[in-house]
Amino acid sequence: MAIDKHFHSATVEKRISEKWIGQKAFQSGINAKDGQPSYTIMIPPPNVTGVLHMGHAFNNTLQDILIRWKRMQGYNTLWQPGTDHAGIATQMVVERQLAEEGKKRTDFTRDEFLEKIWAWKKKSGGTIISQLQRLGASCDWDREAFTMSGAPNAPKDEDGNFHDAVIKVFVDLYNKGLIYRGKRLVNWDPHFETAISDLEVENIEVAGHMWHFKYLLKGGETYTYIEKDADGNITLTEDRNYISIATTRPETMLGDGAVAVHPSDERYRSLIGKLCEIPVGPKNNRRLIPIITDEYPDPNFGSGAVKITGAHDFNDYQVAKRGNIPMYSLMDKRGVMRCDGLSYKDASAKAELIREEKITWDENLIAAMNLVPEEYRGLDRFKAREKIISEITAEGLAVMTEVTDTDGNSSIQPFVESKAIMQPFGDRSKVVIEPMLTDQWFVETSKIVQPALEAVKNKNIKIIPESGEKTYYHWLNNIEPWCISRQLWWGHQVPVWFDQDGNQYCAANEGEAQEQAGIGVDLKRDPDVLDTWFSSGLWPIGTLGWPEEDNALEQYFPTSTLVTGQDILFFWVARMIMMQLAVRDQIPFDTVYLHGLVRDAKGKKMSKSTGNVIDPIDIIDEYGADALRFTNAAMASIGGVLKLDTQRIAGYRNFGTKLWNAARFASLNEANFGTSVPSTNETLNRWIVGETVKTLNEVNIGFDQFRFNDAAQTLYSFIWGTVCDWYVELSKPLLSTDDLKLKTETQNTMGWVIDQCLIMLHPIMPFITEELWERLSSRKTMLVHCNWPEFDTALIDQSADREMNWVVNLIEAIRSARAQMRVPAGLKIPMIFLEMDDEAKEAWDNNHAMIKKLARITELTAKDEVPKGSISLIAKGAAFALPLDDIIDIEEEKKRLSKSLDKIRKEINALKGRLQNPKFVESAPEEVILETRENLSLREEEEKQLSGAASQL
RNA sequence: GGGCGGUUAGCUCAGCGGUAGAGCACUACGUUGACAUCGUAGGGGUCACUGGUUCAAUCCCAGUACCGCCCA
Repeated sequence: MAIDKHFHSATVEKRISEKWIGQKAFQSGINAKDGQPSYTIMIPPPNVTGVLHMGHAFNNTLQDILIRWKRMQGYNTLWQPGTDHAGIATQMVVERQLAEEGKKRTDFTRDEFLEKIWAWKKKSGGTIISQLQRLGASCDWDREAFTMSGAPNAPKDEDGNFHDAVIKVFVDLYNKGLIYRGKRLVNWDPHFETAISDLEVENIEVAGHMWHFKYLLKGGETYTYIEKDADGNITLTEDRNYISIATTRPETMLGDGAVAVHPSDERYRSLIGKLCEIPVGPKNNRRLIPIITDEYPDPNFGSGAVKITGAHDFNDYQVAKRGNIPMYSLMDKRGVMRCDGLSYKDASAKAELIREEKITWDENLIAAMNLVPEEYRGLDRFKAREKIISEITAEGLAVMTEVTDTDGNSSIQPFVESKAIMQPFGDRSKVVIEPMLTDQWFVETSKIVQPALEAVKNKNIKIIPESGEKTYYHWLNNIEPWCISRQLWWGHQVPVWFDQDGNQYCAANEGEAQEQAGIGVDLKRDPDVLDTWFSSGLWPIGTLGWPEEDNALEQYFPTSTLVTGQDILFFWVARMIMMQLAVRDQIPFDTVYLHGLVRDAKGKKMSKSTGNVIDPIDIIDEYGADALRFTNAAMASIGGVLKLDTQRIAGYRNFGTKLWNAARFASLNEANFGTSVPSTNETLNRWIVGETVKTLNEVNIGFDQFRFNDAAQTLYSFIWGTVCDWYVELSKPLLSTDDLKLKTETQNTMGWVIDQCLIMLHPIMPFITEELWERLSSRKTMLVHCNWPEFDTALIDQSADREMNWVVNLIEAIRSARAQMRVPAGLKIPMIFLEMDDEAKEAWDNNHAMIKKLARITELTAKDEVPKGSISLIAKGAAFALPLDDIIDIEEEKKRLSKSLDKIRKEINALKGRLQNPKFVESAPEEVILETRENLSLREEEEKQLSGAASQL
């Protein structure tokens, strides 16, 4: 079949992809051989609203390489695809659509809104799946899963029952006391009005300010404030009636419960246990708060005294918990200062009683209290900040400092430091996240963490690279309760019902809850939904039909390899391990391969604002999916940094073309494809068979150890360097010989070698290899189902190796000498030999046709001495010369020889030095010494030949 | 501040106790019947620095400097 000069990725990839998918070539269990175990990969489910980015392309390339490799090896494979329902992201997409029509979510009932989301999903939710197919991902597409499947309001034609798994796990964990409801500080998104996970928070450094305010001591009390330098010398002494507090968030002052200082801080020792006044609010009703000690304040930071606002800061929350300090919430769900509850006057009076322990309190009583003064109520948090700053300053309670302006005039101004602060932003909403005390559902992770730790410790689960294990232990050893509730409409609704007294009834459905509560009891379901990660945490079992114990679960669980980004080790990987162990007492997978972020060529994160985003689909359009995939594999060293350079992609596109043309050459020369290992007599053919076997071994090791870069590199240098540069070139004389037997043997070998290239390269470059597979010969199966070869290492022929090395070295030596002597490239010249031992003679006799062709030599004749004006060449066991009387430049030749001699003599000296060191001979292993001696004698022989040649010039 | 990692050719990166590697880029030559998305030849390195262990260190250990990432 005629083959074009170039491979046209766009048309071919489309056709091949349709063929694979149309014939269900990726179906689980396909090509499985009797007695071979299962091999399962669970795709990290991309967000249903997502589009393919480079991270996906990289991540899925690796998974595809593994699954294709195992499938060809006859494992019973499953690569499970699907998407997650991405609570906030999806709700946001649909809300945005509504906004275009001038509507909002709350214009609809919850059910109506959910219907709109499902409709959106049906229409637009499949983008990323079709993009994965363009990449060549060989998932079992008939099994595509979705984390919201089976939900009560899902459309009838939506398959799957992920919902059952999620609800069952919630109920089970609830009944075991591992899930509870509680008031805790969580990341609150004031735009979406929901709790969000740490993962959805981006901490970004922004220009901020640190304000310094005076909290006056109760009753006008004073103390002597003394500051010392590092050596203990007093640098400042003054009488103060206040304690100085530094804050970046003045709007939270209204909720302060205490001022904390470090126990070792001498400056404030006399103040501990005393009261100070929050310097905002109506003068007559200002709250007094205690000065306490805690390890948290850093004496060297700010003034060393920290205000404690437990309801609005994560550090303060811990301090408040330790010190039993009330945590007063100041804001509503939108981040606006509260308007509810008693008047400020009454509320602050009550707070006073609480501080004086005159009334007992609990968190619900505290939560109901609104300590925002009337003039602040209803203000946005940032407006409130400005107002507080200006009022404190106006009252003279800002700490003042002397400031000198550019004209040298000094004045006294409020002490405000400009500094970079880390501020949390919602990754979707882009608004500042507010820590908020709210009622949420939590998983008591501390009680299920132990088996997850042990699974990794005793190597039931292996994490690659190993450094990931340290990170894993570190996080799990310091694990916090996991907030799993979200105040959204899109998601699995918490399966808990409340009666009028607030009693909880947790059940898989309303009927069961009603049964628990008793007939006639009025029940209301908790409106919250579960964190998307709670569902994705059940991905391995949920996609396999659990809680039904069907065949898929039996066959494919526990799964084999999880390939995912380092960044979700905690959020997803660790939680999956914990949950699968908690639910089924089984590990979800035995190996976790972690990789980093794909960056641009300079190592910068890709981001829309930087404008350095590379769209994998653009890359596929321009260079083909195979080139992108090979690049991904080549980047994938263990623990490596992933810098994507389009030059590199272009290079691997060229590599595909190279293979294409080698196959084309083979085809034009009537190579015989589709055979088993050919029987070979000719050295060249014996050699390339051995090289192929070596390559297969290395590729296997590479894939087996997740060293994708090694496998890619091995294939690149084998196909381009060994097959194209040498085997194809050296075979040319044999393919045009009259010796039919030899010609046929070479055609057989050539066809076999190209076939092996296609097979071995297929997991990395599936399209071009499948296309060639089909074009070169008519085959029993598609390449995707071709059996992965296993070869006897006896096929590696040492003597063929030696001989071909000799030939290659000689050709290179001649070419190098010709180039340096500026012999015209096209000119054919004769060669003479001075000596050749038996082995060299045999090598020459067997291969002279190839050597002559590739080195442009006309003939070889014997001479006793080097004629004047010749270039000397050496090969193992032989000395050659190229008589170039007319052309040679003696000075050039002298330079060339002395350069070689310098290098060899340097090596000889180093080797001798080592051998003359008695300690080396004493302590080095036998084989190293032998090798060194052998090396030395080889070098000495070369030196003799070269210096002989030099002296004759 | 805490944790993890990195520093090897101009660039991007492998490697790893026993002669320093690849791809790209660069230079020169070249359309030889597979391939110019190509071929041939070549130049280019105190393996960050300082100590230590060892017969032997780019590799192991300690420290220093610089650079990343994650968490506060």
